[in-house]
Amino acid sequence: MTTAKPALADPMPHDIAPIENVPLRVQVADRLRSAILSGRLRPGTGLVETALAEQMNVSRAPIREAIQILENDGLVETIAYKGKRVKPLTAREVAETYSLREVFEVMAVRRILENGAPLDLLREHCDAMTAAAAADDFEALIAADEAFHHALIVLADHDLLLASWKNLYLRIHQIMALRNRDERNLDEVAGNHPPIVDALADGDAERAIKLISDHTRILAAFDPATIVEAL
Amino acid sequence: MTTAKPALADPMPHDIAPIENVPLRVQVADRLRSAILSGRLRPGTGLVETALAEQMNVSRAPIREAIQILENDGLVETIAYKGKRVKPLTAREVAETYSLREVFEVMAVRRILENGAPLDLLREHCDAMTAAAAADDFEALIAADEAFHHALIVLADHDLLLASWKNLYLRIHQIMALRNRDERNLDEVAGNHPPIVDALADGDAERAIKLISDHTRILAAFDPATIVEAL
DNA sequence: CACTTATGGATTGTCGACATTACACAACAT
DNA sequence: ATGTTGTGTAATGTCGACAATCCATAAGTG
Repeated sequence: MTTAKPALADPMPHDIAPIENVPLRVQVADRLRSAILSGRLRPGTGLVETALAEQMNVSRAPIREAIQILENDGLVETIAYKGKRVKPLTAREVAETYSLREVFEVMAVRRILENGAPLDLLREHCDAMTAAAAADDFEALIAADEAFHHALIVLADHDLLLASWKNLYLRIHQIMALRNRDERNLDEVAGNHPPIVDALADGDAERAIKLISDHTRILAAFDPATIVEAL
Repeated sequence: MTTAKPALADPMPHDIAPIENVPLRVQVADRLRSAILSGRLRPGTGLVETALAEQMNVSRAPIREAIQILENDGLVETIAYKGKRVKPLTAREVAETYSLREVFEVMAVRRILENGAPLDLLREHCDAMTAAAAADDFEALIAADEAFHHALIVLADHDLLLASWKNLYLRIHQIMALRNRDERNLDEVAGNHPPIVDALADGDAERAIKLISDHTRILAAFDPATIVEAL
């Protein structure tokens, strides 16, 4: 199922990973995206093709295409003949991002209840979150949190929804990176999720939807000053 | 407000329209998009850069960028070193497109009711639809229909939602173009919309949402064989 | 005959150079 | 001084050529 040659089984040492032929544009896009999402490239920062091309030691073509990829991700905006820059984040955009995410996740909850998807994965991610909270590991907590919500969307079994959610979550990454590390109670965050799974297990649509909505809104409201930028 | 030189008023003959500087990539993308959405370029059709470049008498660079734009629109898919083609439409994708549209429009209805947006525009579009139905003008009807739903989203006052909806509606255009011109009752289509406005005017969220949901689902279900393609 | 190994064509990927545009600032005239 | 006109610079926009890759088909080999 995984390989096309089942006859040979797996005698190949997995040392040598399959040679990935990664186009330069993708490498460049990945690097830039990572820099933006981690907050190293702050909103408003100008992206100059020639400069980036020289820094990364490639021609301008891959840089251009990479930037266009990021534009599709909604992380970069272009002004013709003027320049490209990391898209500024307005308070409105942040609010809209979270409100749309809420709608996506509510949709996922509805579909999960209709299709009767298994909830084991969600439970596992909940456990990971409580463990991370107990260990006071912030990074692990938000990783598990994302895994939980990602799993929620995947269980909805809706490719378009998943793609849209992923795209939206990019911006959430960025927002989280730009916020001063919230001093939130880790246990509280972790504790928010199990009730959602319980509601799903009970088939209680209303409760599940309300819990998801509240959860998302709390995150959205928690934004302190919301970074706005000028050129 | 419109011009930067209010002192001169408008003594300028509007013969000379503002010179628009349209990059080639945009012109190419617009043409290709139009061809895809109108069904002239059917799903599965291969897009070869060199051929297009020669046909349109431009270099490959704008063609590449145009195709990438269409890729972001979700109309084209690329297989590295192999080729690019108009994205095939599966039955599942069609269903997902409409179900996501339903969620978007329901969200818009909710927001409109919360914000108390004016409904005049919607009424106007309803009138246009009934007029088109009376004149048995199919083109005008679907144009007014789109205008209605577009206005619905705009009234929700949510830029991200609007952008997402527009992107989604591209595919709906394509789907409609590929369907054998539905011999639907025009009056029925036109008649579906005024009740939605009425429900909004009454502030009846439940009724408005149900009407919108039903309306969208009818359209989705109406798909006959749904075009699937191979390379 | 089965299987591996060249080889060729088609397509995308990358590059460096040149063209076009917009903006800022200086030079000039009124 | 004020407004207009030139000019330069920095950035994107476009181009044509070359490189890398994949796939199919043929050639070779036991």
